[in-house]
Amino acid sequence: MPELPEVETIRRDLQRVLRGKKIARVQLRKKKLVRGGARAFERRLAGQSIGAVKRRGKLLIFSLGDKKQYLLMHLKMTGQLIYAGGQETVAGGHGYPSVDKLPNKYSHVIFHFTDGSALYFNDMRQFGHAAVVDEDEMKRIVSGYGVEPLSRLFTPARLGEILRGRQATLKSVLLDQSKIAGLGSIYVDEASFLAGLRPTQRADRLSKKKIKKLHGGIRQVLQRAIKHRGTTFNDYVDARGRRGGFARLLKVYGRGGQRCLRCKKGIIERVKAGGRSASFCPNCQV
DNA sequence: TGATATGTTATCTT
DNA sequence: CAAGATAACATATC
Repeated sequence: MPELPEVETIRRDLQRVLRGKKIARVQLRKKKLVRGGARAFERRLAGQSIGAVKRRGKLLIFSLGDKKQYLLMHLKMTGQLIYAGGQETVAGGHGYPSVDKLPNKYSHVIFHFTDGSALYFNDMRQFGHAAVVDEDEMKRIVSGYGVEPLSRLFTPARLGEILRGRQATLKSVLLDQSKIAGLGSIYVDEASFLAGLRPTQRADRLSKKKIKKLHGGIRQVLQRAIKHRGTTFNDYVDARGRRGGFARLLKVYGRGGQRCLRCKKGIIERVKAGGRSASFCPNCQV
C-alpha cells in the first residue's frame, strides 16, 4: 500500500483537481468500505464541496464545505484513489487492469461531482475505509498519530526518545504509527539501509551517532520518494492512475538475493522482523 | 498447494 | 497494566 510519500503524492494531485468541486452523488457499491453507516455517509456528502486536502500519516483528510465535517480515507494495502473527468484522462494500457477502465470490479466507492468528473476509490483487498466525521472526531483520530517525520518536530532527539527503552526490533518500532506517522515496510528498510543499521536489531541499542544517521535516512528517503511520486511495487498508482518512479531507486526492499548496490559484496538478506519481512545487506548494515 | 504481499488493529502471550 | 508478538481482514500472484 501507499506509505507517506505515495499518500502525499495523491494528496497534492487531488487537492489540485478537487478543490471547489461539488459532490453531486456518492455511489456506494460496497458498503463495508464505509464506516459509520452507509446512509449517513451519503447524506453527509451530498451537495458538499471539497476544500483543502490534508494528510496525517497515511490518512487523507478532505475538508468539506460544511465546516466541522471531514471526509477521511485510508487506503491500507491496495487502495487507490483515481480522479477521472474533464480534461484528465485516466491512464490505461500500462498493464494495470485496475485503472484501464473505470469503474472496475474494485471500484467500491465513487464520488460523482457536479461537473461530470468523478473520484474512484478502488481497493482489491477491501482493507481501506472512508468515513465522514465531525471536527472533534477528526481531531481525536489525528491525535492518535505520532510525529510527522518531515515536520520540524521530528528531530534526532525526538527519535531517540521514541527508541529509548524499546526491546522490540527497530523495524517494529519505526512501523508504529502512534510513534512516527507514515512509515511503512519499504521506507523503514530503505532508511535503515541508509543508516547502516539492521532493521532486525533491538531499537534501544543505537548510539547517538546512529540515531542521528537514522533520523537523516528517514527524512532523506521520504523526501526523495516524494520527489519521484512514490514507489509502485504492485498496486500503487497516483491520482491520475500512474505509477511512482521510486521503485528503481530502492536499495534493499524487494532485492532479496541480489548483490548490494553499495558495497557490491553483500547479498541482500530477507528475514522476518516485527511480523513483516525485512531486507538488508548483511555486509553494510551492522 | 502454500507462501507472500506496500497496513492496521484486535487479541493473545509474556 | 504494559510491551511485544501474532492473527485476522480479502484477494491476487508466484
